[in-house]
This record gives sequence, structure tokens and C-alpha cells, in this order.
Amino acid sequence: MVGKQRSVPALMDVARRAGVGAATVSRVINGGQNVSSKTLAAVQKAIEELGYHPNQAARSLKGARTKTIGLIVPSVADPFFSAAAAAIQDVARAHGSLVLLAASDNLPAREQEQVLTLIHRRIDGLILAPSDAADIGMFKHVAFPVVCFDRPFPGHTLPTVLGDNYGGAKAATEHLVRNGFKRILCMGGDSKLFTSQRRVRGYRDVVSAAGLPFIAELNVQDYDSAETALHRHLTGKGRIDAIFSIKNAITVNVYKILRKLNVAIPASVALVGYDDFELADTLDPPISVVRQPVVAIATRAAEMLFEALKAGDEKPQTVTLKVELVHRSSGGESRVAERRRAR
Amino acid sequence: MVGKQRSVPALMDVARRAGVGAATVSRVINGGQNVSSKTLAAVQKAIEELGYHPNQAARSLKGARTKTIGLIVPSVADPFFSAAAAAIQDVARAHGSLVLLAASDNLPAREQEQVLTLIHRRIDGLILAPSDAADIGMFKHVAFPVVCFDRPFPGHTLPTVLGDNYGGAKAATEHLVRNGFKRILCMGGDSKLFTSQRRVRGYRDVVSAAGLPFIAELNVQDYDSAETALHRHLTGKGRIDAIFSIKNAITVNVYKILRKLNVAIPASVALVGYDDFELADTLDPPISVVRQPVVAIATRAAEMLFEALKAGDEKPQTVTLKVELVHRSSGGESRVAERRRAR
DNA sequence: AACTAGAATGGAATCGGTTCCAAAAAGCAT
DNA sequence: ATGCTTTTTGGAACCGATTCCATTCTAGTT
Repeated sequence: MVGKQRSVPALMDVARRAGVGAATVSRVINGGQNVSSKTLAAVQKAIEELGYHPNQAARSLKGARTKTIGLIVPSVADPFFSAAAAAIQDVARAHGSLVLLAASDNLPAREQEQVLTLIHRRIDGLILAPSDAADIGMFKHVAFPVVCFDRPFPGHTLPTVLGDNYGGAKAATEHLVRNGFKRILCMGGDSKLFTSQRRVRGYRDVVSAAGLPFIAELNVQDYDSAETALHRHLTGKGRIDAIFSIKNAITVNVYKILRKLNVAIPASVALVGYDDFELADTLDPPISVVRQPVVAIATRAAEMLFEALKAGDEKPQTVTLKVELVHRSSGGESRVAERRRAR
Repeated sequence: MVGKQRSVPALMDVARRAGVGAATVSRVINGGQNVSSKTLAAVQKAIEELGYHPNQAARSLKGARTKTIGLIVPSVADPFFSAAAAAIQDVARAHGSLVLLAASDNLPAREQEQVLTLIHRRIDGLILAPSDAADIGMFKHVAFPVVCFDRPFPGHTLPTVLGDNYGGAKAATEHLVRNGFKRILCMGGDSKLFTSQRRVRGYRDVVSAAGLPFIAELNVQDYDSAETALHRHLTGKGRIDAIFSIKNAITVNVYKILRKLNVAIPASVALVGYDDFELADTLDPPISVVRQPVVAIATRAAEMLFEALKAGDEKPQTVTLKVELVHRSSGGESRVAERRRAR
């Protein structure tokens, strides 16, 4: 305890000091409608002198807003979600709200538990990146708006903000095709995850339209399994010449493995990743990636939530934000120039 | 709104359904002391059937715990602090509490505002990484435990968990000295920041004990200023042969700049950074760093908070956790072997 | 000056729990 | 069976706001 245990002043203390009724103080706090300027001044003075601030618990008890929103993300430590959390926190602050943070670890049971906990806190609204097994049943007692981001709620149309996974994957794959690569491996991700599915579909549509083989190693999560998978695809006659990694963690591992195996990037095998990362431009070669507008996605989701809060209802729109293909050089960008020169 | 606006069951509903008084239900909820096993079962059944969960707002109104702790960090997006937030969130969850997240952006005014906001939420306790200008005055109405981490509260002895900044800097510098470097530049950081000061002091004590020059470029924050500073120290006769970067962001920038200038690491200039980062082992050469036990620091801070909560008081101890020097190769690790071979 | 619409104000109920206290029930020894 | 202690139990006050409603005051109209 830092300071003395001094009881915090209550509304009634302010009322007494200002010589008015409790109802009047309440009116002053909430915008001061129908209060004479004289009384207003007196009450404000009392509030100031006492250092009074309304007790949120008491307010929310009476059905008013708790000025608190919930945020459930798979992992707080993940750069994508921590950036999102930061952006959401900013929007919330601008609206005078606080963020109650919870992590689901992509576990449906944990997710449900966290949702329930937040419901009991009487949050004003909820922003979440739902797991693929999220159950709408957990919202049965819910009377507040819910906005999803990064992933939609499986089987339901809640307001949602997404990155254009399909478009991003398509752009990345097209880029590789355009640069002359013929055997493109799509790897990483979790086939149960919405984002992964969309990205694989984008990749698939492009290779099949170009008459190229569909080569995939999905559900590759760690370094070792990535190494095993890569070994297989780098030897023999079915040798790949490019990799589209649909998940950040895998992109980095693929890079490490290729370097370790002395495979030249992109001369021997090109690489394009999904999701930008801190040092992508510092590696050798710099890694080309699909960059998602994390902050825009999160900010938009938060804004949609507060709009719904103000309007009192929500329209279950799905907003898809454009992603950007960042050309560095791991995607064989120089090949185009080379070919042009060779002609 | 996902579900129907159905009023959530209240304690009284449970009482009526179980045919008991409100007080009895309350007892059952809070551990069931002095309740006959028959009544206990009946009440639990009613709770189950109604899907009842106590309203936290009402509970905290009566002075009970809010089961909520506050966390204030300079930046939510910073990997160090997002890892800390994740760890703290885990501990809180284990104690049935939630985390109210706030960012100070290292702005004392913002920090004060957030503390105040959290106080009005009647949080049970607060964990914060205080800014260098944090003002104890903002705690004047506070009656809950406060624990600091990463940095101490300036001028006050609150319970605090720190990384051993001095020791880490000393180890890093000694390592460079031992490897034969003679002109070691200490750069980066913010001279107002506690962590930076300690690290500079560790560096200083080692170089002065070794009879080496104290060369520092503090308050270098971005790429451009780092480049300007490096230019100065890489030319002329006062040329440096090693760099101890005391801040993560600067380590990366220094690496980029050295690569751009074609300065060989560590042959021409060695580099040791403070704070490990995702791709430190993947860069060429892998970067040697002082690694702080982020998770341990944050977890310990959270545990101290909950201990204080249970005990009802807090002992203002300062815990300093050991840091680890991770030898990769940018610190001239091979030189030792080389010298041995040359002999 | 009389009268009324409208603004300003305070009393009291209410939200959903916790807790004090007194009453009722149960347990136990005699 | 009786008296006494110990458990159980429910009534009611309370926490700190909001809000309905009745009342008082002010100002405008004729």
C-alpha cells in the first residue's frame, strides 16, 4: 500500500459539501443537463476539492456502461496480436474505456471460459479473434456487441474485420509465377485455421490456373518438421524452386533451414512469406512478404465496436482490408530484370 | 448483440429457486462455511440450473475484491512488455483475476492519468513499469498493493523486480575486453531511463578498471542518429573496435549500418547487444546479447502482488534477477580460440 | 397580478451482492 | 425430557451510484 488507507469520497460527500441533493450531483457528473449554472459551479468546486471520482462499480450496478471492453486474443506475446492490442487500447482510451485483456491460447475451452468471465464483468463490448472451434452458444446470455477480427466467427455473421488472406496469397503466388518459378511449395499454417485455409486457397487457385503443380506441406509448425519437409522437397526430381510460407514463424524457420543447407535464395529457391516481421528487410537476402495492416485491422474493429455501442445495435458487416505485397528480394524480384536484360 | 437480451439471473433468483435466503446463497458462493450439506446441495443445484454467476460490480461495491489487477507498461507493442503482459496475465488467471491493460507511452502525464483511471476502477492491485518521472503523489488515495518491474519507482522503495542491468552490462563489457577489444563504444538508450543508467555504469566500471577509454553515444534512438554517430567513431585515429549496444532497437540498427558500410563483424568491429531478440541467432553473424529473463521478471512481479494481496500488506523488497550473456559470434567469441591457436 | 409551462431540485427506490445480528434449529450432556 | 451450547438460517442494512417522480422555483404570458 503506497498511501494511507483513506476512504475515497463518495457522491454523497460531494452532495453534502455542495449543499445539494445526490441526484443533482449525479446530473452534474453526467453532462449537467437541467442544472443551474450556479449549482453546477458549486458542485464542480466540491468535486474538485474532494478529488472525487465516480465509483465505476456502483455505476455499472445500476445498468450503466462499465466503460470497459474485453479483448480476447490467441496469444498476447504474438507480435501480430500485441500490435493489435496496442491499437485497440488506443481507440478504447480515446473513448474513455479500458481494455480487459484475456488470452485464449487458441484453446476453445479457454476461450469459452474467458468469454464467460468477461460476461460476468458486464463489459460493454467484446473484441475477439475467435478460434476455429468457437461456439456461439457461449454468447447466449450476451447483451453487448461483439466484433471479430483477423478471423470470422465460424458459422456466424458477426461484425468482422479481416485481412484479405485470399488476395494476399494470390498476389504472393502470382508474383512467384510471374518471376518464372514453376514448382512452388506452399507450407506452414494450420489447416483448421481460417486464415490458413484462405491463404492456401489463394495459392491453389493461382498455381492451378497457371498449370503448375499444387505442392503443399500444411500443418508444419516447428523447425524440425519444417526441416524434414524441406529435405523431401529439395531432393529428387520433384525439386521445388520456390516457397510460399503462409505463416510468420515458418517463414523464419524456412530461411534458417535454407541458409543452413546452403541453398541460395532466391537463385536456387525463392521465398515469399505471409506477415511482415521486424527484421525481414535485414536478413540476407531481404525477405519479400505479404504485409497485413495490423493496426488498421485492429483499429477498425475497435471503431466498429464503439459505433455499435453508440448506435445501440450492430450491423453484421464484414470488412476486408487490403494487404500489401512487399517486394524485397527473396521472391526472385531481380529475375524479371535479368530476363529483360538477357533478351 | 449476439443473443437475446435476457436478464442475467441474480442472487435473489437463486435464493428463491432453492427456497433459501439471500444470505445463505452468498455463503455458498463464498466457500460454503456454516451451511448444512443439504442446503449446500440445493443451492448449488439452483446455481447450476440458472447458470448463475455473481455480478462482480455488485461484489466490489460492498468493498470486496474486484478480482482485477491493473498493468501499466510503456508500450504494449514492445516485445519485452508484451511478453511480460502475457506472463502476468497467466499468473492473474491462475488467481482468478483479470488484467486491465494500460499503456503509458513513457509519458508521465499519461501514466498518471492511467493510474487514476485504474484507481477509480477499484482494482485490487497494480503492476507497473514506472517512467523515470513517475510521481508518487498519484498514489495518495491508493489502498492497494503496487509492484514495479523492469524499473524501480524513482525515489521510493516499492516492491520491485528488476533484471540485473549493472551485472549484465558488466558481463557484456568484460566479455569484449577479454576477447581483446580495446576501444569499446557504448551506445543507445535514454540517459534518463533507469535501465540505461545502470547499463552505462556497468560498462563504465569495466572499461575504467581495464584502463580502456570510456566512449559513449547515449540518447541515440533512431537509425539516422546511430549512423551519424557510428560514422564519427569509425573514421580517424580514434577508431572503435567494438560496440556495446544497451538497447534492443539500437542493436538492430547498428547491425544494419555495419552491414551497409561493409564493416566486418566481429573482425573489424565486434557487437554485443542488450536484450535478446527473435532473429538474433539468424543474422550473419549471429548477435551475442545479454538476455533478460522477461517471463521470470514479470511472473515474479505478479506473484509478489498476489502474495501482498493475500497477506494484506507488502514488504518493499527489491528482487534482482540474473541475466544471461548469450555467446553467439558477433562479440568476437572466436578470437579467444584464435589467439590460443596462434600461440 | 394571476396563472402556467418549464426548469431545477431532492427524496427515495433500485441495482446485486455482503455482512451483521438475532432467531431458529440441531446437538449434546445431564 | 430439560437446559445449554453450537450450527444454520434469513431479515435487513449497506455499498455508491442512477433515475423516476413529486415538488419547488423561475420565467413568460395575458
